[in-house]
Amino acid sequence: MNQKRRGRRAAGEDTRAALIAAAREVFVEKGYDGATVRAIATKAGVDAAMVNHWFGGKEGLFAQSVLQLPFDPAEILKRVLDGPVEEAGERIVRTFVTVWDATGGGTFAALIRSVTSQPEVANALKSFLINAIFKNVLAEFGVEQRELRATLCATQMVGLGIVRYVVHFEPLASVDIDTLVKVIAPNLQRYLTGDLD
Amino acid sequence: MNQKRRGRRAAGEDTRAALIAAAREVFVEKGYDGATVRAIATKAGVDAAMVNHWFGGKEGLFAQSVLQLPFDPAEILKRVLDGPVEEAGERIVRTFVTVWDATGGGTFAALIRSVTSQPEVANALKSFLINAIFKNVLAEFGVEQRELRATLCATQMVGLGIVRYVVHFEPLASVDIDTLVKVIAPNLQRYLTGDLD
DNA sequence: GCCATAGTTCAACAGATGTTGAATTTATGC
DNA sequence: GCATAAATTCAACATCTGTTGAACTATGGC
Repeated sequence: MNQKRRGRRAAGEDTRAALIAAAREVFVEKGYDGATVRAIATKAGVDAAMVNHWFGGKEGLFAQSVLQLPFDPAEILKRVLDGPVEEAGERIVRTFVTVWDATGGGTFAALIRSVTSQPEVANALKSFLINAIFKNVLAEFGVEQRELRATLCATQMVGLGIVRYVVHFEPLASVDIDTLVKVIAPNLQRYLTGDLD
Repeated sequence: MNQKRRGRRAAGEDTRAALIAAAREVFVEKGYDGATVRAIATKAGVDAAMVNHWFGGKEGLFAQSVLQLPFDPAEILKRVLDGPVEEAGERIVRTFVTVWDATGGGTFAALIRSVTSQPEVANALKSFLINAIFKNVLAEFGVEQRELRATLCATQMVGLGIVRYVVHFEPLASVDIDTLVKVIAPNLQRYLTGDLD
């Protein structure tokens, strides 16, 4: 009963967009390997062959859905830089957790779930966290040892993401944002501007 | 030409042990889904059917190889508790990184690579990090908010593991242990005994 | 030395997966 | 309006997956 009529549809049904939306959901939940083209197509309400038609294959769809971040690095950077240096840790934790929480942690979980099988995902994560955010922040603050500090910041934020969104260790997984900022920000602040020796 | 003669082999060839060793390597590198029974069997130099014969299937082999930690939680806990409270952070970072480095990061990477598809791995990680180590340490130190502190410690250590062993962000991925201890231990110490408010 | 048994390989299966080409239907350009 | 092109579904393929049962062979108890 679910069989659809063949041939071109009426205008207005944007199959491409539907696939991207569905792909985001499924990739987030299952990771690259676990997600199947058929599952994505079914969720989008179209045939699996559409993935090849519009994106050239599974990899193309992945690149166009998950790797295209749904938030703007420049916007995040602006938010993080807007305020006194000594409160940058707070702003970073609050900004990231707010953004990540908004998608139920899915955005973050998708990255981690796929980091294993897709090397490009590790690069995307690096481009975003290290290059687009932390290095710029540190350059703005004029501190030394920026490379090391940037990766240290990454350990804290990535670890926070894993514990909160992937493995769900309580109470951290459910604690409210204000508490999270209060307990974690000082540690991040040390990585940003504190004494490392 | 590679075809082996059928039937029972001469004594001394421990197929079971060979499979476990090979499984550890392959699961570490590919994660649970990415690792195939055939690849593991080939690496062990035996037929894929041996996996079912000895372990009842892929899951059984996974449980007997990766989930059987190659280090003893009690031993680690003892090392961590042996010394002044205010240096516990240092001992934790040093102990963990030493153990993880010893396997080239493979032990840790295996857990993370499999955390996505195997819920039991998340539980194993929680049992080990939170229950076996951090909660005991915190109980010994007699601080408050142990559950929250334990998960905070987990964010730092898991994040460190990911950045050093999975995504390999430099310079942190290659920095020596002493430096790592120096820069990270103070943050861990705050999560253990510091003021969270 | 005989023989049941445990260890091993082999061939094959059933299911799933990404992809492809043909068939079919609608939209668009002229 | 008509012809071409675009969009879509469908059926099928080749490949890979974990698993199974049968066939074969060395071991070890007697």
